[in-house]
Amino acid sequence: MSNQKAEIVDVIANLFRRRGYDGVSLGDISAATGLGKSSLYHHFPGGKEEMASTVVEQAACNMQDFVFAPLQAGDSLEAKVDGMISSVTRIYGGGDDPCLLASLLSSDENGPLAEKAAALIRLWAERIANALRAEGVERKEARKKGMLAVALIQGGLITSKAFASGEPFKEAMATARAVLLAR
Amino acid sequence: MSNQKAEIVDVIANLFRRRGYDGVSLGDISAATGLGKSSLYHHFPGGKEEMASTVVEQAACNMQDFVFAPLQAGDSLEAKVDGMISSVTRIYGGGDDPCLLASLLSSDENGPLAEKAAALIRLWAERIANALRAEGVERKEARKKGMLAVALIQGGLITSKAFASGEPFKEAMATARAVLLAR
DNA sequence: ACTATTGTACCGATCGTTCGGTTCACTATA
DNA sequence: TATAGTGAACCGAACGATCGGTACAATAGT
Repeated sequence: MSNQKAEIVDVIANLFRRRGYDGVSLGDISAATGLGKSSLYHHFPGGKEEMASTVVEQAACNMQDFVFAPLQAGDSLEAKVDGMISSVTRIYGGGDDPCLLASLLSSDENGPLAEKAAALIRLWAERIANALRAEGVERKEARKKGMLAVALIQGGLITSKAFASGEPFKEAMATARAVLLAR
Repeated sequence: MSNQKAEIVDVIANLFRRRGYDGVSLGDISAATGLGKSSLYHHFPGGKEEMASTVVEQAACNMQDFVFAPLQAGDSLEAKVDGMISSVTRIYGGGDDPCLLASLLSSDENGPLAEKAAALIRLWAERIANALRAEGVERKEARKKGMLAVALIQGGLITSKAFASGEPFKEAMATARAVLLAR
C-alpha cells in the first residue's frame, strides 16, 4: 500500500472509529479526505464496505507492528507486557480515542466487517496468551488472562469515554498489568 | 409510563442495543413494533431522538431496580456484589447481549444521547463505589474499584461478542468480583 | 499519446419526518 | 336515550433531504 493511500485509509479509519460504520457517510469521507466521490471509488471500487475492510486490514498491520511485536520482542514477561501496554496507551491517546475494532464490531452486527474485527480481537487475546505461555504460564490460565487483558483494555476505553477522562483507562491498564504479571 | 408503551420502548431498546443509533431506521422500528411510522410519531413527537432518549430513561429505571438496588440491599459486601453481578449477568444474557448504554455512547458521539448514556455509566461506577465505602473501603480506592468493575463488565461484553461465547464475560465477572471483594 | 486520477452531474433507494384522514371509545348536551 | 362532539391511536402516502453508487468528460503526469 502506497504512503498516499495509507494516509487516506488513516483518515477514514479515524472517522469510523469515532462514529461507527453507519455513522459515517460517503459525504463525510469525501470531505475528510478531500477526495471527490469518484476518486474514492477509484481507490476503493468496492465502495464503502471496501473502505472499511481496508481500514481493518491496516489496523491489523498496525496491531502486528505496535502491539503484538512487543509481546514477542521483550526480554522478560514484564518487558513484554509493559511494551504492549505502552503501545496501547499511545494508540488510544491515553484513553481519549475510541477503538476502531470495537466500533466496527458493534456497528455492523453480523456483517463481514464485524467478523474481521472480532477475529482481530480474538487474535489479540491469543497473542497475549502465547506470550504468557512462553513464560511458563499454564495453557488455560494464559488463555483466560489474555481475554481478561483485552476486556480491561476495551472496558477501560468505554469508561474513559463515559468519564471524559483518561483516568479509568489508566486504572484498567494498571490492573491488566497486574493480572498478566501475577504469578 | 403505561405497560403498553413500556413494551414498545423495550422493543426499540433491543434494536438500538444491537445495532446502535445510526444502525436502526424508522422502518426497522415500525416493523419491530408493528406500529406505522406515523403512529410512532404519535407516541414520540420528538421522533427518533425522543425514542432513543426514552429508551435510555427506561434503562435508567431498570438499572436502578435491578443493578443499583442489590448494591444497597445486601447484608454483606459479598451479598451486595454477588447480587449486582447476578443481575448484570441476567440482563446481558450471560454475555450474549450487547449493552444499550455502550451502543448509544459510541453511536451518537457527542450528542445528548451519548451524554445521557455516559452519565448513567458514571452513576453505575459511583453506586458501586458507594457500596464499597459503606463497608469501610477508603474513598479513592472505592472510586477506582467502581470504575474498574464497570470496565470489566463492558470489556467482558465486547470480548464475549468477539469470541461469540459467554466465557470471556464470565471470566470478567469473576475478576470483577475478586477486585471488589479484595481486602 | 496514453494512462491514472479527478470533478460534475446524476441515479434510484432510503432516510427521518409530515400530512390528511379513519377508527373508536368516551363525554356532554338535548 | 339519542346525538353531536372530542381526543387518543392508528394508518398509508408522500415529502424533501441524503444515502451509497455510477457515468462521463476533463485534467494531470508520464
